[in-house]
Amino acid sequence: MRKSDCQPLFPEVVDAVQNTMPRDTDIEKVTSFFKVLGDQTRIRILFALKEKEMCAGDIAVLLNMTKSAVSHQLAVMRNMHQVRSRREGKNIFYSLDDQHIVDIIEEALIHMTHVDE
Amino acid sequence: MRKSDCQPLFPEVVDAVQNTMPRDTDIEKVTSFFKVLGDQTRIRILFALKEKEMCAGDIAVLLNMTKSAVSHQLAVMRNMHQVRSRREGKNIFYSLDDQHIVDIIEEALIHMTHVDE
DNA sequence: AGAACAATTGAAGGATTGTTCAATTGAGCA
DNA sequence: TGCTCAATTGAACAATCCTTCAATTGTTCT
Repeated sequence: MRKSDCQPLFPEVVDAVQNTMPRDTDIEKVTSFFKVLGDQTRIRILFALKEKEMCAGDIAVLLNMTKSAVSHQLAVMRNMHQVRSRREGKNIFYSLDDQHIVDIIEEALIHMTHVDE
Repeated sequence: MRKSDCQPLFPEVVDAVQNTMPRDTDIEKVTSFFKVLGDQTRIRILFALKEKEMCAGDIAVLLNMTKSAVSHQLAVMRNMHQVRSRREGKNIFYSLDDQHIVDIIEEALIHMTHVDE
Protein backbone atom coordinates (compact mmCIF):
# COMPACT_ATOMS: atom_id res chain seq x y z
CA MET A 1 0.00 0.00 0.00
CA ARG A 2 1.22 3.43 -0.90
CA LYS A 3 1.97 6.01 1.72
CA SER A 4 -1.27 7.92 1.64
CA ASP A 5 -3.16 8.23 -1.58
CA CYS A 6 -6.39 7.73 0.29
CA GLN A 7 -8.59 10.67 1.20
CA PRO A 8 -8.71 11.95 4.75
CA LEU A 9 -11.99 11.40 6.57
CA PHE A 10 -11.90 14.88 8.04
CA PRO A 11 -9.88 17.08 5.70
CA GLU A 12 -10.58 20.20 7.75
CA VAL A 13 -9.09 18.56 10.83
CA VAL A 14 -6.01 17.42 8.96
CA ASP A 15 -5.64 20.90 7.53
CA ALA A 16 -6.06 22.68 10.84
CA VAL A 17 -3.56 20.42 12.58
CA GLN A 18 -1.13 20.67 9.68
CA ASN A 19 -0.73 24.37 10.32
CA THR A 20 0.09 23.93 13.99
CA MET A 21 2.83 21.37 13.48
CA PRO A 22 6.30 22.52 14.60
CA ARG A 23 9.12 22.86 12.11
CA ASP A 24 10.97 19.68 11.15
CA THR A 25 14.16 20.92 12.75
CA ASP A 26 12.40 21.41 16.06
CA ILE A 27 10.83 17.98 15.85
CA GLU A 28 14.24 16.48 15.26
CA LYS A 29 15.74 18.36 18.17
CA VAL A 30 13.09 17.26 20.63
CA THR A 31 13.18 13.70 19.38
CA SER A 32 16.92 13.32 19.70
CA PHE A 33 16.75 14.95 23.11
CA PHE A 34 14.28 12.35 24.34
CA LYS A 35 16.14 9.56 22.59
CA VAL A 36 19.09 10.26 24.84
CA LEU A 37 16.86 10.02 27.90
CA GLY A 38 15.42 6.72 26.71
CA ASP A 39 18.23 4.57 28.05
CA GLN A 40 18.67 3.14 31.53
CA THR A 41 22.38 3.78 31.72
CA ARG A 42 22.05 7.42 30.75
CA ILE A 43 19.10 8.05 33.05
CA ARG A 44 21.06 6.51 35.92
CA ILE A 45 23.99 8.76 35.14
CA LEU A 46 21.75 11.82 35.21
CA PHE A 47 20.24 10.80 38.53
CA ALA A 48 23.74 10.41 39.91
CA LEU A 49 25.02 13.72 38.60
CA LYS A 50 21.92 15.39 39.94
CA GLU A 51 23.41 14.74 43.39
CA LYS A 52 27.13 15.32 42.88
CA GLU A 53 29.68 15.85 40.17
CA MET A 54 31.54 12.61 39.53
CA CYS A 55 34.38 11.25 37.44
CA ALA A 56 33.76 8.56 34.84
CA GLY A 57 35.44 5.78 36.79
CA ASP A 58 33.32 6.34 39.87
CA ILE A 59 30.17 6.39 37.79
CA ALA A 60 31.24 3.02 36.41
CA VAL A 61 31.66 1.68 39.95
CA LEU A 62 28.31 3.12 40.99
CA LEU A 63 26.47 1.53 38.07
CA ASN A 64 28.59 -1.62 38.03
CA MET A 65 29.62 -1.13 34.43
CA THR A 66 32.86 -0.79 32.51
CA LYS A 67 34.50 2.59 32.23
CA SER A 68 34.27 2.25 28.47
CA ALA A 69 30.51 1.80 28.37
CA VAL A 70 30.03 4.75 30.70
CA SER A 71 32.40 6.89 28.70
CA HIS A 72 30.54 6.20 25.48
CA GLN A 73 27.28 7.28 27.04
CA LEU A 74 28.82 10.36 28.61
CA ALA A 75 29.97 11.39 25.15
CA VAL A 76 26.45 11.04 23.83
CA MET A 77 25.11 13.20 26.63
CA ARG A 78 27.82 15.77 26.23
CA ASN A 79 26.92 16.17 22.56
CA MET A 80 23.34 16.75 23.62
CA HIS A 81 24.49 19.38 26.16
CA GLN A 82 22.95 17.43 29.00
CA VAL A 83 26.29 16.97 30.72
CA ARG A 84 29.50 18.96 30.95
CA SER A 85 33.04 17.86 31.76
CA ARG A 86 35.91 19.46 33.61
CA ARG A 87 39.43 18.04 33.76
CA GLU A 88 41.41 18.14 36.98
CA GLY A 89 44.70 16.32 36.66
CA LYS A 90 44.11 12.72 35.68
CA ASN A 91 40.41 12.93 36.49
CA ILE A 92 37.59 14.31 34.42
CA PHE A 93 34.60 15.41 36.45
CA TYR A 94 31.14 15.31 34.98
CA SER A 95 28.16 17.37 36.05
CA LEU A 96 24.78 18.39 34.69
CA ASP A 97 25.03 21.00 31.98
CA ASP A 98 21.60 22.39 32.74
CA GLN A 99 19.43 22.03 35.81
CA HIS A 100 16.45 22.07 33.49
CA ILE A 101 17.05 18.44 32.62
CA VAL A 102 16.33 17.39 36.17
CA ASP A 103 13.01 19.18 36.12
CA ILE A 104 11.98 17.28 33.01
CA ILE A 105 13.00 13.94 34.48
CA GLU A 106 11.27 14.68 37.77
CA GLU A 107 8.10 15.57 35.90
CA ALA A 108 8.26 12.31 34.01
CA LEU A 109 8.77 10.41 37.27
CA ILE A 110 5.71 12.06 38.75
CA HIS A 111 3.75 11.29 35.61
CA MET A 112 4.75 7.64 35.65
CA THR A 113 4.12 7.02 39.33
CA HIS A 114 0.82 8.80 38.92
CA VAL A 115 -0.28 6.61 36.04
CA ASP A 116 1.05 3.67 38.05
CA GLU A 117 -1.05 0.93 36.38
CA MET B 1 38.22 -5.68 31.56
CA ARG B 2 35.77 -6.75 34.23
CA LYS B 3 32.80 -4.67 35.14
CA SER B 4 34.22 -2.83 38.07
CA ASP B 5 36.72 -4.53 40.31
CA CYS B 6 38.71 -1.31 40.48
CA GLN B 7 38.46 0.94 43.50
CA PRO B 8 36.47 4.16 43.37
CA LEU B 9 38.50 7.34 43.56
CA PHE B 10 36.01 8.93 45.91
CA PRO B 11 34.26 6.12 47.80
CA GLU B 12 32.34 8.58 49.95
CA VAL B 13 30.86 10.21 46.87
CA VAL B 14 29.89 6.89 45.34
CA ASP B 15 28.33 5.88 48.65
CA ALA B 16 26.41 9.08 49.11
CA VAL B 17 25.03 9.00 45.58
CA GLN B 18 24.24 5.30 45.86
CA ASN B 19 21.72 6.04 48.59
CA THR B 20 19.90 8.66 46.57
CA MET B 21 19.38 6.50 43.48
CA PRO B 22 15.74 5.75 42.65
CA ARG B 23 14.41 2.21 42.70
CA ASP B 24 15.10 0.07 39.64
CA THR B 25 11.41 -0.12 38.82
CA ASP B 26 11.16 3.65 38.75
CA ILE B 27 14.23 3.93 36.56
CA GLU B 28 12.70 1.46 34.15
CA LYS B 29 9.42 3.34 34.08
CA VAL B 30 11.02 6.69 33.32
CA THR B 31 13.33 5.18 30.74
CA SER B 32 10.59 3.43 28.82
CA PHE B 33 8.49 6.58 29.00
CA PHE B 34 11.24 8.63 27.37
CA LYS B 35 12.02 5.85 24.92
CA VAL B 36 8.53 6.27 23.49
CA LEU B 37 9.11 9.99 23.08
CA GLY B 38 12.41 9.38 21.30
CA ASP B 39 10.90 8.77 17.88
CA GLN B 40 9.92 11.30 15.23
CA THR B 41 6.72 9.57 14.23
CA ARG B 42 5.44 9.34 17.77
CA ILE B 43 6.40 12.91 18.65
CA ARG B 44 4.60 14.12 15.54
CA ILE B 45 1.51 12.17 16.55
CA LEU B 46 1.59 13.75 20.00
CA PHE B 47 1.92 17.23 18.55
CA ALA B 48 -1.06 16.49 16.32
CA LEU B 49 -3.24 15.09 19.08
CA LYS B 50 -2.33 18.03 21.25
CA GLU B 51 -4.49 20.08 18.87
CA LYS B 52 -7.36 17.75 18.07
CA GLU B 53 -8.47 14.17 18.44
CA MET B 54 -7.91 12.29 15.21
CA CYS B 55 -8.49 8.89 13.70
CA ALA B 56 -5.59 6.72 12.61
CA GLY B 57 -6.16 7.16 8.88
CA ASP B 58 -6.11 10.94 9.08
CA ILE B 59 -2.94 10.87 11.13
CA ALA B 60 -1.42 8.77 8.37
CA VAL B 61 -2.45 11.36 5.79
CA LEU B 62 -1.10 14.17 7.97
CA LEU B 63 2.28 12.51 8.41
CA ASN B 64 2.35 11.01 4.92
CA MET B 65 2.78 7.49 6.23
CA THR B 66 0.94 4.20 5.91
CA LYS B 67 -1.94 3.49 8.23
CA SER B 68 -0.09 0.41 9.38
CA ALA B 69 2.99 2.26 10.53
CA VAL B 70 0.89 4.81 12.39
CA SER B 71 -1.22 2.10 13.96
CA HIS B 72 1.84 0.30 15.28
CA GLN B 73 3.10 3.47 16.93
CA LEU B 74 -0.30 4.31 18.34
CA ALA B 75 -0.34 0.90 19.99
CA VAL B 76 3.03 1.61 21.59
CA MET B 77 1.78 4.92 22.93
CA ARG B 78 -1.44 3.44 24.17
CA ASN B 79 0.50 0.87 26.16
CA MET B 80 2.44 3.71 27.72
CA HIS B 81 -0.80 5.53 28.56
CA GLN B 82 0.22 8.53 26.50
CA VAL B 83 -2.73 8.15 24.18
CA ARG B 84 -6.27 6.85 24.49
CA SER B 85 -8.67 5.55 21.85
CA ARG B 86 -12.40 5.76 21.40
CA ARG B 87 -14.34 3.88 18.76
CA GLU B 88 -17.19 5.54 16.90
CA GLY B 89 -18.57 3.33 14.19
CA LYS B 90 -15.84 2.40 11.74
CA ASN B 91 -13.52 5.08 13.05
CA ILE B 92 -11.29 4.99 16.09
CA PHE B 93 -10.44 8.40 17.47
CA TYR B 94 -7.21 8.98 19.31
CA SER B 95 -6.49 11.69 21.85
CA LEU B 96 -3.94 12.44 24.54
CA ASP B 97 -4.42 10.32 27.61
CA ASP B 98 -2.88 12.93 29.88
CA GLN B 99 -2.30 16.62 29.30
CA HIS B 100 0.84 16.25 31.37
CA ILE B 101 2.66 14.79 28.40
CA VAL B 102 2.32 18.04 26.51
CA ASP B 103 3.90 19.96 29.38
CA ILE B 104 6.91 17.67 29.31
CA ILE B 105 7.31 17.99 25.55
CA GLU B 106 6.91 21.76 25.67
CA GLU B 107 9.57 21.97 28.37
CA ALA B 108 11.91 19.93 26.23
CA LEU B 109 11.22 22.19 23.25
CA ILE B 110 12.07 25.23 25.34
CA HIS B 111 15.19 23.54 26.60
CA MET B 112 16.35 22.64 23.10
CA THR B 113 15.65 25.99 21.52
CA HIS B 114 17.37 27.59 24.49
CA VAL B 115 20.50 25.51 24.09
CA ASP B 116 20.22 26.14 20.35
CA GLU B 117 23.87 25.52 19.42
C1' DA C 1 -24.79 -12.93 3.78
C1' DG C 2 -21.56 -10.25 1.24
C1' DA C 3 -19.12 -5.99 -0.07
C1' DA C 4 -16.61 -1.93 1.42
C1' DC C 5 -13.89 0.52 4.54
C1' DA C 6 -11.17 1.77 8.93
C1' DA C 7 -7.97 -0.12 11.57
C1' DT C 8 -5.16 -3.73 13.80
C1' DT C 9 -1.92 -7.54 13.82
C1' DG C 10 2.11 -10.60 12.91
C1' DA C 11 6.15 -11.71 10.42
C1' DA C 12 10.22 -10.18 8.04
C1' DG C 13 13.99 -7.12 6.72
C1' DG C 14 17.06 -3.38 7.20
C1' DA C 15 18.70 0.17 10.10
C1' DT C 16 19.99 1.83 14.55
C1' DT C 17 21.86 1.19 19.14
C1' DG C 18 24.56 -0.32 23.45
C1' DT C 19 28.17 -2.99 25.17
C1' DT C 20 32.58 -5.25 24.80
C1' DC C 21 37.34 -5.57 23.61
C1' DA C 22 41.66 -3.67 22.30
C1' DA C 23 44.32 0.18 21.39
C1' DT C 24 45.26 5.04 22.36
C1' DT C 25 45.41 9.62 24.54
C1' DG C 26 46.62 12.65 28.27
C1' DA C 27 48.31 13.75 32.89
C1' DG C 28 51.23 12.93 36.94
C1' DC C 29 55.27 11.08 38.97
C1' DA C 30 59.70 8.33 39.80
C1' DT D 1 62.18 8.96 29.44
C1' DG D 2 59.38 5.43 31.10
C1' DC D 3 55.65 3.81 34.04
C1' DT D 4 51.01 4.13 35.90
C1' DC D 5 46.42 5.38 35.93
C1' DA D 6 42.00 7.81 34.27
C1' DA D 7 39.56 8.18 30.41
C1' DT D 8 38.51 8.16 25.44
C1' DT D 9 38.07 6.04 20.92
C1' DG D 10 37.01 2.80 17.08
C1' DA D 11 35.53 -1.57 15.35
C1' DA D 12 32.51 -5.45 15.82
C1' DC D 13 28.68 -8.05 17.38
C1' DA D 14 24.17 -8.90 19.39
C1' DA D 15 19.90 -6.97 20.44
C1' DT D 16 16.33 -3.78 19.64
C1' DC D 17 13.48 -0.95 16.76
C1' DC D 18 10.64 0.92 12.82
C1' DT D 19 8.55 0.28 8.58
C1' DT D 20 6.57 -2.63 5.07
C1' DC D 21 3.65 -6.18 3.36
C1' DA D 22 -0.07 -9.36 3.69
C1' DA D 23 -3.71 -11.10 6.21
C1' DT D 24 -7.34 -10.28 9.60
C1' DT D 25 -10.74 -7.97 12.69
C1' DG D 26 -14.71 -5.11 13.36
C1' DT D 27 -18.27 -2.10 11.71
C1' DT D 28 -21.74 -0.34 8.47
C1' DC D 29 -24.69 -0.71 4.64
C1' DT D 30 -27.25 -3.00 0.89
